[in-house]
Amino acid sequence: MEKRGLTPERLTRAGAELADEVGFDEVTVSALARRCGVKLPSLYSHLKNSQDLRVRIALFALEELADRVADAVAGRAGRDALAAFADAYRDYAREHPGRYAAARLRLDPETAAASAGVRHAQMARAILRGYELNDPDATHAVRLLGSVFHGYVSLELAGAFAHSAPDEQQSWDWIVDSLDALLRSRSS
Amino acid sequence: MEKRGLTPERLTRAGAELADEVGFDEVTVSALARRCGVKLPSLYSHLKNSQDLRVRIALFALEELADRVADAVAGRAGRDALAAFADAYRDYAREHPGRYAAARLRLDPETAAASAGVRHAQMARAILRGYELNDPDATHAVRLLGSVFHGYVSLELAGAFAHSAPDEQQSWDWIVDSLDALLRSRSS
DNA sequence: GGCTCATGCCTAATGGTACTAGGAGAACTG
DNA sequence: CAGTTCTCCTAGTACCATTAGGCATGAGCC
Repeated sequence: MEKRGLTPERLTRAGAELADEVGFDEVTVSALARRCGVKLPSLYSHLKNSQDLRVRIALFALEELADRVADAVAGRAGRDALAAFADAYRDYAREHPGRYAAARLRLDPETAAASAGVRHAQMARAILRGYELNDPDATHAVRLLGSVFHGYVSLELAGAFAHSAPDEQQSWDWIVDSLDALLRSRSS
Repeated sequence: MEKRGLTPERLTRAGAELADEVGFDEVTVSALARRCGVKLPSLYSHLKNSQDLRVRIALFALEELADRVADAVAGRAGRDALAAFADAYRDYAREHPGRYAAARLRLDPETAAASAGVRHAQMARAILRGYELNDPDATHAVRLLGSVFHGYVSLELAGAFAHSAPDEQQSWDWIVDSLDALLRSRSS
């Protein structure tokens, strides 16, 4: 009965890896206990319940993704920044599909407000600063970008674009180009 | 032990209603049995298993949604058709969130090929006919529309845009306008 | 070093969901 | 009307989530 070094942080990380391997929906307290070589109820010393685990993984993924996006857009502006922003999301989703799905978990308002989710919104606004939109338009544009990127990535992950020409990468580039043109045309 | 008139079709419909009430993820064989006033194992005469139920609801929702969209765009073209198409999706998702979530269930390729999903793609292409895009661009545009509409609707349902100005309807209108302008500018 | 004590992990038990096996009665079919 | 089929049932298995309660290990105190 030696003690493993289980902590909420390690469990969260292990849960994130598990999510990438088997899908976020299959992340279960049981499976995580098995992966950690521990009996199921042992985890309840570190986690409140199953939902708590899911939320922790979601917050972890939001944080990690925000870091990546911030890194990608640093020092860029305009079309360059837009493309880097978009690619950071898409690459993360392709590299870590389970974590990406986790990041889309619906959080209750106060948890969301304290999460890295706000950094995502701030970064989207920062990208748009280069396009000099006036006030209501900037918010509309944030929502448009969020919709397109999230929508494309989730459809792509679901396989909706697979097995049909043209290549998914070409469509992605075309879409990013189009959004850039769109935003420039809306510039005040 | 009188026989109820349970059929796969009625169970599918009841499942769709249940999905709208409690969310697609909470649609369970148990809950459906309770709702139908029948013991759980009885449903296994009509359904293969839990996944079969989910797929049936998904196919039902795809069909119903395709009918609505077809109805909405009939006799329209250009910006009108685009707006009708977009609104049909959004209205369906708001009216039937559980069914909309069901329609997004990942289907295996042969099931998807036999589903109303193909009608959705055809209708999107039909809308774009009014913009006279050349061949690869038309596919990119189909993917863009799918991404934006799906992305916006799912973020809106998740509450991502709630409780912050401006109004969700205004952003939606702005986005549809923007897409119309974008497609016209890409016209060959 | 020995005592205490919190803690980390355990076993045991409950309840919910998915699913299978097998039975009994109602309804259809000849 | 007899046989068959079909629908629904009870009973039982297995897995997941969660709680209760126990024991031992390792940390802190003297």
